[in-house]
This record gives sequence, C-alpha cells and structure tokens, in this order.
Amino acid sequence: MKNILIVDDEPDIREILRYNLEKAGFNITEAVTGDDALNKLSKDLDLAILDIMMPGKDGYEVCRKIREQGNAVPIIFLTAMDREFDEVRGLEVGGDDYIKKPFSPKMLIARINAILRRVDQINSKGTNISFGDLEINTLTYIAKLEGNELHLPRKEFELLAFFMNQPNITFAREELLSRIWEEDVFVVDRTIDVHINRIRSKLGIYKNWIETVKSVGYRFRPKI
Amino acid sequence: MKNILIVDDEPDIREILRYNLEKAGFNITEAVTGDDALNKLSKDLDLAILDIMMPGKDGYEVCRKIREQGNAVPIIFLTAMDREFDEVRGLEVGGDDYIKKPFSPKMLIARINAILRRVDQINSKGTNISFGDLEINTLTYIAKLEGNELHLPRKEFELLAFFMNQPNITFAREELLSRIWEEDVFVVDRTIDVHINRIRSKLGIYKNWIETVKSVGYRFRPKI
DNA sequence: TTGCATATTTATAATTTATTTACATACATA
DNA sequence: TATGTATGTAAATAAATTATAAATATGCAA
Repeated sequence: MKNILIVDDEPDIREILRYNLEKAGFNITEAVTGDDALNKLSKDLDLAILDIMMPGKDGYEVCRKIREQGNAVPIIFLTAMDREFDEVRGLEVGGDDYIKKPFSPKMLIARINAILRRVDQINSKGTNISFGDLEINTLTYIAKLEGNELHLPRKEFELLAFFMNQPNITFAREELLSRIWEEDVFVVDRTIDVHINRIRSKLGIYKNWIETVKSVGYRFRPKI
Repeated sequence: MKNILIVDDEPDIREILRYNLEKAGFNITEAVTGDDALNKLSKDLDLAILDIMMPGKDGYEVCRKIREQGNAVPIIFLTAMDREFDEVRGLEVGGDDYIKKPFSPKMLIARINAILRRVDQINSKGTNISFGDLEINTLTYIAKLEGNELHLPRKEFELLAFFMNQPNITFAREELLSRIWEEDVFVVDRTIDVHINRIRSKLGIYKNWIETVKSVGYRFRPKI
C-alpha cells in the first residue's frame, strides 16, 4: 500500500483529500504546516501533495527543503485556480505535477497513479529478477524459464514483472489496473484474469507460483 | 547507466540537478568544491557539470586540472544568467558546453544527451564489431555479410551499428530517435520501421537477428 | 540547376495483442 | 443439496502495432 503525505493548512482540503485517497486505497499522513511536513517525512513515503499557499513555509520552500535532504519522493503541488501557478518555479524546485483547486477526485487519483507508475518503471528499468529457474530482464524484455525463452507480449510481461518485483504481496485487480495500465484506459477487471491465465499456461509446472487469493486478487509466490 | 558528476557549492542547485537527472535515468555523484570534485573523478565517469563561480577553485580551474590529468571526460559549465559567461575562456580550458542558470530540466537533459551521443560516436569510431558472419567497421562505414560488402546508407548503418554495440537490449523508437538522430530534428517514429526493414532485407538469412518487440521497440539479437 | 541517392512520410495490408464475452467450474455457506 | 459468488477458460471480437510498398521530400554532387 502506497503512502501519501498531504500538506495543507486548510482542514477542509485535507479532509477531502484524505477521504478520497483512502477510498482509493492509499495510506494517508497529514501535515498542517511546512515544518510539520518536514518532520513527517519517512523512508516509506511514496508521494507528497503540497499546497503552495501556506502560512510560514510555502509549498515551493518545502519542496526545496525535501530535495535538499536528497529525497526524490514525487511531489504534486496544489494551486488555487484563480492564481497563476509558476510552473517554471515549480519544476525548478523539483515538483512533478500540479493540480488546480477545485479538483475532481477522479482526476487527482489518475494523476497520482500516473506518477507512481512512472516511478515504478524507472526503478525497475534494467534489472534482472529471478526466482529459481524463472528469470526476467526488464532491459532486454526477455523472460526465461529453465533457460528457454518465453514469448510474453507486453502486458503479460509487465504483469509478471510487476508481481516478481513484489513477491508474496497480494494485489487487487483494481490496483493492478491502476498501476500497470495507462492512465485513461478503462478495462474490465476480468481482463486481468485472462492475462494471468495466459501467463500461467506459459509457466508450465511453475504455474502455481501465481496464486489466486479468492475475492481479493492475485499474488506471486515463488516456491523455491 | 551513465555516470554524471555534479560540482556546485550551492546545495539547492545540486539537488535540482540530482533530482532531474536521476529522473532521466542517470547515476549521480555530487561534489561541493573543486578539490572534492578532483577526488571523486573515476574511470567510469561519463560527464561532469561544473559550476563556474565557486569558492576556492573555480570551474575553469577544475576543468584545467581534469584535462591536465589526461582526462577527456565531457564537461558542461554552469553559469549565472546575469553574469557574462566568458565563452572563449571556457572553451580554451576544454569545456564542451555551458548552460545558463536558471535552466529548464528538459533543455539540460537534451544538451547532456547531445554530448553523450557525440562521445559515443567518437568512442565507437574505428572499432570493428562482428557477430558471426556479420561485421561492421565504424571508421570505414563498411558492413560485410559473409565477406560481401553490404551497401548501407548512413542512417541504416548507424542504426545497425547502434544495435550491434548493445546486443539484446530492447530500445524504444523514442530512444533510438534521441540517440541516433540529431538533437533538433523531428521525425515520425514510423521512420525507424522503414529503416529497420531496409536493413533486414539486406541481412538476408540473418534478417531475424533484428527482432521486433511488439509495442516496445526493437532489439538486435545475434543467433550464433 | 539537374539528376540521383538517401531520408522521411503516408497509406494500407497483415499480424499480433488486448479485451470482452459466455459459459463452465469451483467453492463457501445456509 | 441448493444458491450465490468468484474464478478459469476458450473463443469471438476489437484494438493496436508493425510490415511493406509507394509517394514525397530532402540533400548533395556534377
């Protein structure tokens, strides 16, 4: 579960954010001021949402401080609709995106997922992951089973790579859709079942490494 | 992954640089002073970014020292917008480019890629690469298949050379465009398909060494 | 400038991949 | 056992991607 830090001095905004993001399956921490936010940074933080207009340290300032600590956590700025957002400044201090108030929860979540997806991809680029006789390389896009190459189309490859990156963890179909699929595509969740089955059929005797967690989702559990 | 050394006394600038360059897939080392930088030089360094105005040794000085060690690593100078950059001096001490602050991350990355691309070309100049009966020489621009010369126009040759330099790795069309084409030309990515096909048709029975990774890109995989 | 080789774009055919659908099966539980 | 819910699976359909030829543009040398 991804951790998100919300930084805003207005309680209303914090509540709207918390409510919607928790509903979307995120784990939320709130901070009321910039200094409060800086204290609440943790290693496990996956994304921060910073209001720009705050008493004391403003959003830009907080962002800069975060980056000074060598922390590359993705940052989304919140900006009032009527006020011009200084995009150049936002990018320079190291922001990743910005959202104008008022925002639609749906759009907000889409943007968050887009960023998280991008970060995952960067982190997994060029790595070799293997469990026993199953290995994949995300740089070459080649998957091998007992030395023999598997033909995995992109979605199957990405799905398997996603699972192998986080073995044992159970993912809901919804989560897989938001993490592996593009931002704006809408697909039915049975689609995942089909992909899972295609992968399984190619994994031969290791097919049971992809486990069904009934009424929850799927997980990858290598039995080695 | 390319290694970049950032040399600047201002933590803010270092952080902005680190953040954006890491996001772009580079591996970053930081140095705070000129002397610090000279200590952190390594064989694997691919590029250095030097601030000119620094207490102690300034950027020019550091650059000269690096060159005195016989190190030809590409160097980009950082210079404040309001101060006139002494371009002649920068070039004299052996810099490759300079960028004015404030800079846009996008532009910075474009410039870095341009330099790295140039260096790659120089480094691969005069080398012979061969897999089985297919060999190319990047100095003579001659490609041979089973001893017979292939007629490959420049773009086809460069594309093949690029792939043969990094066999097995899958490259997205976007990446090929940014690595093989000039900085500012805009071509449609279907263009690559056409070049790939021309090359394939000339490779005869080895045409399947260039593999399509559908919805990802292409890779060169010699089957020997 | 003309003409030729190369580079790029465009259009469409061919192919692969992704998604949906429909139905079978499994499983829990009353 | 009957019932509801969830998943497995094959087959149908839709969508996306690539191959290829042909047209157009560009650049370069005579």
